[in-house]
Amino acid sequence: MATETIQLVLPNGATRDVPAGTPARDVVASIGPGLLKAAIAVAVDGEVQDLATPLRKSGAFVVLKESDPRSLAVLRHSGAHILATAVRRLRPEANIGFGPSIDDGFYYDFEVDKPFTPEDLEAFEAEMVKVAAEKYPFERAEVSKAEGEKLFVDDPLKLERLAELGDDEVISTYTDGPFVDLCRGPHVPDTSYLRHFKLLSTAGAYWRGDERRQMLQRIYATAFWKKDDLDAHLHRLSEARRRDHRVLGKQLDLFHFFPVAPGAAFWTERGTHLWNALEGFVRERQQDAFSEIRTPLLYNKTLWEQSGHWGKYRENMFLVLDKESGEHDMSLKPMNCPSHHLYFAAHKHSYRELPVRYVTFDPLHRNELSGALSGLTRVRQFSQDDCHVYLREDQIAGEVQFLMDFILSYYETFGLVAKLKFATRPPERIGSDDLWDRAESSLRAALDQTGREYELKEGDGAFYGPKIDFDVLDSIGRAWQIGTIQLDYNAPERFDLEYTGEDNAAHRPVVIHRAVSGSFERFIAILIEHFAGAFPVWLSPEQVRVLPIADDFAPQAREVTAKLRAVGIRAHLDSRNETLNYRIREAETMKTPYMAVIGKREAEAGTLAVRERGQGKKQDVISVDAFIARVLEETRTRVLPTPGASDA
RNA sequence: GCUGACGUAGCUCAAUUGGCAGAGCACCUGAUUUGUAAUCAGGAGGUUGCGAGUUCGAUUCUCGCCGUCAGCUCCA
Repeated sequence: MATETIQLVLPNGATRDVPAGTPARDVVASIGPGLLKAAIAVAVDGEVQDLATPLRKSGAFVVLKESDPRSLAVLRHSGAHILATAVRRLRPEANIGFGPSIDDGFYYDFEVDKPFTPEDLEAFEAEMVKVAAEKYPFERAEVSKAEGEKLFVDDPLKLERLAELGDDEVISTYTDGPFVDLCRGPHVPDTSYLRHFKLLSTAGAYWRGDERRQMLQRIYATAFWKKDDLDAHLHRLSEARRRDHRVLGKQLDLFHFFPVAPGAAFWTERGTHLWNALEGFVRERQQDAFSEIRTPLLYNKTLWEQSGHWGKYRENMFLVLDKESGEHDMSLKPMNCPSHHLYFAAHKHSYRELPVRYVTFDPLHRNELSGALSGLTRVRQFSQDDCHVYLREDQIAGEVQFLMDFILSYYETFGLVAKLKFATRPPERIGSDDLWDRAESSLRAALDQTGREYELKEGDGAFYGPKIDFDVLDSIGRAWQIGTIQLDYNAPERFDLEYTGEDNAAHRPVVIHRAVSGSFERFIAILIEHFAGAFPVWLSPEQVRVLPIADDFAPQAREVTAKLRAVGIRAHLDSRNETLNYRIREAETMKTPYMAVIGKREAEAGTLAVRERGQGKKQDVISVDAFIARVLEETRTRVLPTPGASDA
């Protein structure tokens, strides 16, 4: 058999012609022995493979060192194998599933009779250190299907995977010491590359992600090249725990849950102030170009049949028994779209008035799986700043631009930075391919016109249309999907929506679904964690706490409090029989932005000794009027907290 | 819904092998009148999530239910 020659183009433009099937390691070695030492893997035309894998294609050849972010995924995948190696040593009966690298680390799934305990995890981690020290090379072998079946005869999960592979596919196995895995790779050269890692948690996970299949035990872990990076990552995790909105929500007395209403929050007085400030901000932003309406919460199923939700979504809806029909044919609305469509269709619309934008803050109910509920981020009752835009097809680009500017400047107010994603038609959807073609191309064109970067998510769209999603990064770099712009050609058909055109004929409008905060509940959760509870003045449940030093100054303090409240400042008087230190401490603990202290000096001069949250003893003695002006101005301009205020 | 862990006073947590359920903070009362992150003393507060079972005896062991958490699935 004549060996084919392939050509590799190095980054400096030089080329290497080698026989197809040459292991990458040989090519790297030919470039330089030092490079071979530093090499983790290589990329051929961007496709990462390891040093043991034969080269089969020509293309741009890049050697990946630790410094290349792609090499980290290779390390982590090898980490998964090392984990499996350790688990198999201590629990030989464990069947192995999959062990990929993921965003922040890696995991491996095992099928075992008895689930792992935290003690098991410690033992596995210690064993992994040994496996790493034993420095087993990751040996790659390519096998036939029959050989593979023999090799994994005791691993039913691997056999299942093997059976799915096509006859012409390269089937490879990787062996590190005692452990063999069916695996495409790539891997680091040997187990000693894994040095800074940590097993994090264990949880159940369905085999192949299918809830009808058996539950496996998944071990989550992470690994880094450098100890500093691992420490930083672990620190980030503990920081996230410190900022957990569920913890802060309790500490700051913002909301709570009762077992009798799972997934539906009770908002305290303080939490309600926060909510109202946020909702007021959205209202203010939308007062010109949007029309706020209120619609019913409960609807007959015929509406959901018309919208298409009855078929696909019924399981997630709270159905209500209708006394007269004796059927559960009423439902709490899980979204506002159909009510807006209904409302639009109730009137004649001219092409001149488009786009019209309806917004509604009504509470929505979705019957989420009990196991999916989590704090304010996954609830059963929530409110969206939900908007539906009805417009002509020729207005799409302009509208998308308008909405994007709206959304992005909204996030800016909170110091949040958004990443954009463009999601196309999902496998399960309604509407013809023709409609989808038009929807996707017009939304994409509008998105391209804005010149912003975005990530393409194929198949991730809503069932009625493609969408642009906005992922917001919080202050410790976690991404949350909240805002969305969804283009919908289907609803106008289903609801027979029309406007009268210039030609006096009826035309079909297009619908855009838009949310900015996602849901207020989730957005508030993000804000709590983003600010670590130290909200900007305009959002703070309590903006000022007025503290008389002793009883003698309580009358003046009461007067000042009344004056502050009269101009709409959320101020509270704390004249309790406690030391000033005690009351200051409590105000700080509650992350109150301002403490206004009144003693003899201030009472006589008509001033306040103003203490700012997180700024310690530093005080600012100013007149009451000047203080009021300052708080009002900061509220009006929505000043963000000074950095460090949330570190307290 | 599934797998696992957990559920003790308003909150955060204790309570050997099954043997009278404790602390700090918060709360109430009194003293103290406080100058920028916890004044002192006293008091009250729990059918140990709910319901069964085993046992002379259950916070502790078993089962069921409810809820919470880590994930899976799903998703605003």
